Amino acid sequence: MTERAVVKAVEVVVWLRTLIHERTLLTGMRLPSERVISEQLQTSRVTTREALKMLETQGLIYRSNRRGWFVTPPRINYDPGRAMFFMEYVAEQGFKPFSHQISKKRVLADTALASLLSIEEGDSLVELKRVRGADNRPVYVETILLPERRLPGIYDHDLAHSVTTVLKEEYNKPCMNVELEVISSSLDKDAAEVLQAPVGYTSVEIHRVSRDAQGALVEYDVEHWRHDALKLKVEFNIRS
Amino acid sequence: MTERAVVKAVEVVVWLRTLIHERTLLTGMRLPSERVISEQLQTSRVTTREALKMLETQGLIYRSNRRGWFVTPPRINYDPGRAMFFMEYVAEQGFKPFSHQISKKRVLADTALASLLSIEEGDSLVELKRVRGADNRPVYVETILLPERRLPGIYDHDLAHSVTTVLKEEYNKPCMNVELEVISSSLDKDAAEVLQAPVGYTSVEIHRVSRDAQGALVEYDVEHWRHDALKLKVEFNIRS
DNA sequence: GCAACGCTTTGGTATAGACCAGAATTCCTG
DNA sequence: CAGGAATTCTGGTCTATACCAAAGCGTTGC
Repeated sequence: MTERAVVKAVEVVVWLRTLIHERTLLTGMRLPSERVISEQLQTSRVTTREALKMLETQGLIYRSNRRGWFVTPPRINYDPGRAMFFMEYVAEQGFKPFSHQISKKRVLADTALASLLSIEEGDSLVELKRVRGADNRPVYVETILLPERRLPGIYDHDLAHSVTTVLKEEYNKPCMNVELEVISSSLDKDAAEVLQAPVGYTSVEIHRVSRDAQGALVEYDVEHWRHDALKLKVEFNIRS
Repeated sequence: MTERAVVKAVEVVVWLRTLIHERTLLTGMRLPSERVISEQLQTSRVTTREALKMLETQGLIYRSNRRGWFVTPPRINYDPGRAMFFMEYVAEQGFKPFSHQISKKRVLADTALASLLSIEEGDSLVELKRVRGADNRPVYVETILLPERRLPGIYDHDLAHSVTTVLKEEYNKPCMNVELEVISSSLDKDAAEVLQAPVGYTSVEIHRVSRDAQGALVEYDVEHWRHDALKLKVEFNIRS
């Protein structure tokens, strides 16, 4: 045995994981407090916290600021290729979805944004921010940018519910083509606050560029998801 | 000011991030040791480590077992929709790619696997494991399953380089349709070892089901990526 | 020239203790 | 009994210290 017989933090991980798997701890339930776990398994609080953070990375548990650690609910299946709305597909999966608009304003495209979206520098964009979640738990924040020149009067439409619907029905511009970019990242202060997560919390960042049938950009969207709340599904045909 | 003026760990984060952004620390370079940083910023090693872990979550730095912390190289763009091979598209991005086969064997489909892949229980599958990376840094491990019944003699082909090519040229079964499932997760012991990362390291898990033009499954693939090495890109048309 | 050994440095793991901020609860008072 | 105040409980941050295992390096001896 060159290795230490056990790593204490892993011992704690295994203990808690067992409790969850054998359903002694159910989805949404609070775990025993850090101090109680430490005492129970004869370890220090630092070690216990390390174990909890491992389980958090695995997505098995999450914390709510100064309230405790909880068993993570199932992930939301998200398929950006389906022409459906958040409220619909989340409800379809048995959750109670919600969606709140945080802000709506005009911004001007700077150089970087202009080239990214292939529009003119200085063009006006409608910026929409919102949070969405399920069962009272916020799961992602998103910022949507809409080029006003291509979508005249878009600012005055009700965009709180479904931007896609407005684009399709009011502008006759259904989004036909989507470019996704997905990376694993971490929440900055603002996003963390909205998602009630700690700063630096692991996140999945999704950038989405949507184009109409003519190939013109009609929507640019950046989403920051809690990493443990998302199962991304995509289906497509190979371009050869 | 109800809040503490500064969080020490964040102070360390900012200090290091600045060094990286102003290119005092370049891609691939080793950071000062934890003890040196602690002394320099008048903080404890525990706090310094917390800061380092935050930067790791952000994907800015990574550690190599007991050797130190290093500045993360750029992410690899991975587009599963392009009919290209790892070696090609990685080289195209200016990296030196490598690919090593870990194992190749036959396995029998259990109930779960059979229903997942829509094949018969007990059917024989060829299981291929390999690691791939760039510039001497392993970035993902994958396990490929190939149904032998649909691909007679597949076991005896050279699969070390490109499974896609073999499927296309030897079996006349180019993969036409792909179903992706992406979640953020963490590395188990085996994967961590191969990727030279700590157990529990944040990872991106990609499941890929590929079908031929007739809709028959020809390849099932599970990939575990270092979270900081991947930028996933997908392009597709909306199914309405 | 190089292999073997041993010291130094690095991160990895763990402990004990302290204080803070905010959430939840209890208790007390009008 | 309602509303506000005090208390308790929870995680959040930080310090100081200790020992271990492996990587890296330098020295020594052939």
